[in-house]
This record gives sequence, structure tokens and C-alpha cells, in this order.
Amino acid sequence: VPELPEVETVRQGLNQVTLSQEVQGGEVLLTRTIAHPESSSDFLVGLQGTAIAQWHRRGKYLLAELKGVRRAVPLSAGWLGVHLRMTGQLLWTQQDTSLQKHTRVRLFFADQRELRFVDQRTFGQMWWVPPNHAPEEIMTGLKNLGPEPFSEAFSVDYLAKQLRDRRRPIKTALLDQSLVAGVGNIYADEALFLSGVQPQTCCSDLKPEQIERLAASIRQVLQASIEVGGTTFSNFLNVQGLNGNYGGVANVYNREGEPCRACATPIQRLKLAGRSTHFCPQCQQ
DNA sequence: CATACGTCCTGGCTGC
DNA sequence: TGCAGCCAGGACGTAT
Repeated sequence: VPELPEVETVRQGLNQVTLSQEVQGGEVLLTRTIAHPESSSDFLVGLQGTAIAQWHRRGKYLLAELKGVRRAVPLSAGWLGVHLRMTGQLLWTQQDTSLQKHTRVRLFFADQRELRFVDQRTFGQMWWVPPNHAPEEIMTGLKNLGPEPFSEAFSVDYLAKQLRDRRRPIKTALLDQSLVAGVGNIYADEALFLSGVQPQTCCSDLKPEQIERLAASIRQVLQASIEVGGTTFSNFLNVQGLNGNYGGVANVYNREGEPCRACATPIQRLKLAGRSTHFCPQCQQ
């Protein structure tokens, strides 16, 4: 389940291998994957003859800035957007590598290279944003994203103000991408454990010191995972198809009934907003 | 506006 | 052992 740290790891990997090479063609094996343009062939035509100048990340979205390669002065050639959703993977490979079962989109580069989008559950999406359009015009989800967790905008004051008048459980609020961008189910549970806050706590009941700990914990748990290549809690694969160093070191996620690593109390599981939620009833009050 | 919930999908797991 | 049914969840559309 790629969340911010995994997407950031993919971004860094793509910046190491995909830049400044001409897209010479491609193949869409599942048209539903292409969110824009409506026609898959228009998607491929838009990308053809461009090269990626740089990969960016916003929340869990990947954004490749495109440039024309057949001009002396490279012109803006729009954007390629990707959301991995549940099971999406971007793999940098050779075109003659046998296709994975769930291959959805292939982009062909020079020297028989390929950027391959593999996605078992087919929720993942790709967009081609034409030149002279802002990505958020086409990728409408971008408009509803809250601040990046590592930005100055994600301050204690911001979080306190946002939570003050909300009546939702804090866990549900953390999954809302308009509050803070990039946190998903795993990191929400882990950040709440680290901050000692029960996931069911009503947002407006949180005390100032809890909000302060929560803001710090969100950044801490995300940063720690980025530093080990996004493999802290999942069997996530990087662009080379490798799982660096699966840690399996979650404190609470997917540990129902197992002893809390801090106090040995059995970890409890409940359902919030339709999502499994794990916490230590002793450490989180 | 805030919030809740159903929906999309595949494959792994559970229980009969 | 086969197989139906449940579950996992990110974001969006719709309902309240």
C-alpha cells in the first residue's frame, strides 16, 4: 500500500533512471488506467516525443514534468501524472522482459528501455496533462490536497485550527487528504501510537499537547520510513522491482492481539471509516 | 459545509 | 478438497 514514503521512494528512483530520454511509443493494456485524455491513444500520442525533465510528488501523486526533445530550446510538453493507489508499481525495465500478469501501461524509451505500470487491483491511474494546462485542472484530486507534512504550512497552529471544530475521530481525519497530504492507513495508526493518542478520539477533544505530539509523530514516522526506502511496514517494491529491507517493525499496524512493544498489552483492532484501525489501549489514551 | 458510506478491483484467507 | 464469501483499502461520487 503505497503511502507518502513509498511514493517518495519511487520518485527518487525514477529521477535516477528515467530523465531526458525520449518516449518513443507505448501500449495501454487496460484503458481504465488512463484517467485523461479519454482516449488511450491520445494519451500515448501526447507523450510521444517528450522526455521527463523531473519527477515531483504531491501527496501520493507522482508528477513528471515533460519537455520536448526535438527542439533546440526544450518546450514545456505538459505533465505525466501517476497515482499508484492500492497496488500500483512503476518498474524501470527492458522491453523484452516478460510481462507481469497485471501489466496495465507500457512506455517505451530509447535503447529498449521501458517504464512499466503494473497494478493488480486496477485502482491506479495515469494522466497526460497537455501543455498550457495546470496539472490540477486535469488531475482534480490535486486541488483537494492539504499541506505536505514536511512543509511549514503543516504547523501545530494549522492542525489545531483544523481540528478545533471537527467531530470526527482523529484517525478518520488523518486519512482525509485535505487535512494533510500523503498519510494512509498504516502511517495514521503508527503516528497515533507514537503520539499516545487513541484513534477514536474526537478531533475537537484533543488537547494542545496532543496535537503538538501528533504533528511531530506524523513527520517522524514518515521520515523514518523514507530513510529506509519506504519498506518499513510493507513489501513495497522500488522501481528496480526490489524490496530494499523489509523491516516489519510496525508498532501497531496489523498486530491485533500481539503484545505492545512498549507495555505488552495486547494490541486492539477496530473499524473506523471502514478501515482497520490498530492501537494499544494502554499507551494510547 | 461536514460527515458517512458505497463503489471500483483482485487475490489471499477463512470456514464449512 | 473445493468453493463461496469476506476482507484489504485510496479516492471519489452521492446521500444525509
